[in-house]
Amino acid sequence: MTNQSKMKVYQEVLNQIRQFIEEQELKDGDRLPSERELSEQLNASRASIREALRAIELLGLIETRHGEGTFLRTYKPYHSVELLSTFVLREVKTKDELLEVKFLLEQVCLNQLFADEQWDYSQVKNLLFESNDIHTELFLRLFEEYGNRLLLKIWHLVTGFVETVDPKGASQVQYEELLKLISQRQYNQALDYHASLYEKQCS
Amino acid sequence: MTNQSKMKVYQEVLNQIRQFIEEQELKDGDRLPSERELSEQLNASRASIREALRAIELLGLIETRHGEGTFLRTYKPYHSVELLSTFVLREVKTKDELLEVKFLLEQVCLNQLFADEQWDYSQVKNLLFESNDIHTELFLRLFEEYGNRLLLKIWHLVTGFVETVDPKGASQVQYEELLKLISQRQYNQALDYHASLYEKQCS
DNA sequence: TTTCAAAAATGGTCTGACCACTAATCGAAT
DNA sequence: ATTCGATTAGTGGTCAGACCATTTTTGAAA
Repeated sequence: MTNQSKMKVYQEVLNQIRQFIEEQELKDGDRLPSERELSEQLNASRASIREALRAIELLGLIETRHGEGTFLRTYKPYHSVELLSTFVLREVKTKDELLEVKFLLEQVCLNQLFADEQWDYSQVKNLLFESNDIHTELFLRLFEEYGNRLLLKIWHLVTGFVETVDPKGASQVQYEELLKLISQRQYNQALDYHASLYEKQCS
Repeated sequence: MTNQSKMKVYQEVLNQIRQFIEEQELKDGDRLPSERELSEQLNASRASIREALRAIELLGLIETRHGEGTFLRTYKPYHSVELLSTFVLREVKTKDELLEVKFLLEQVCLNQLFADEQWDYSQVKNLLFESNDIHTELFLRLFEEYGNRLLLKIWHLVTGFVETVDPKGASQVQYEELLKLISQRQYNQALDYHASLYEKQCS
């Protein structure tokens, strides 16, 4: 109705829901209107409402609890990994782009942190290294350190998709090395080392 | 039925569809069974089938054509990136963060182009400067030049949001200056100049 | 053989019903 | 008045069937 009438109802519903969330300033954990309410307010059948909700549920943006309702949820890209990977693995074309963007974002993060003279690396130093995915854990910390939440979310998003395509684990030793370079303020070496972790992907 | 009976039907359907694709070795462009066929074969209602299909359609894994059918499709993460961003940005829409990310992405683009010795800046030189938004036009061209479509998409999205928050127009002269620096391969000056365009935003 | 209208197949959408689960309500026993 | 329990209302989960819009196939007429 609003834009192209060619757009499917469930896509319109998605936009309306997004708009609703913005207007009401809903946050993680808040409850959305019930499917029946949405159906009435958005002038669409409950089936269409559900198609939209199921879609963003699969993306991990909402959480539905039987008998309770539908709730906003902190975005967790790991949600539908198994499913996605089997679909996606046969197409490697975009894998390189994903990896490259992830790499570039991380380089940006490192560069910005290094450029800050007053940056206290000691907090990062105390990072626990007992996680399964050290790389993600470390850069999650570094992005938080930098403080730009949008940049962090974008990186997190891309990382989620990368894991879908490229489920590799990095060795712990490598990141202890990276962390050592950072703590010694050998920034150029740190950047190069970080880059080297990505270079062997080209096979 | 198969695993946890707690799992929703549409998720079971997703697994079955994935399995079907593997068994039949379907490739991009191949057609899936019709919704009614799937409904019969998988012993689920057409509504549940559709919920599953809509979900993976939003993920960009399939494409539906009215009257024709449902087809496998080359996976492109950009689809969901677009939708996700609008959700992800809901809490983050601080003007400063938006501007900073936009700036950083552009710096990345410039850096990567400059690092490429064989880059031919002459094509960019021929850019028409009759658009209303010179900045967007120029960097759209530069990002395309670099070739990473995902990076371009992310930048484009961020730029779109920035414009809704900060509807400024840049003067034409400034970008002729920037372009001049690029064409003269004075890359460091170009980066600094680009940065200076953002610095006066801190009011 | 070619052409084109009818029929079949397919996705898009809606309605209404029923079940399962949860939380709120209300009344009875304490 | 308080507590506890069953009832009830609200919500998501699922299904069956209908109708429309678009595309493809079919088959008869030229």
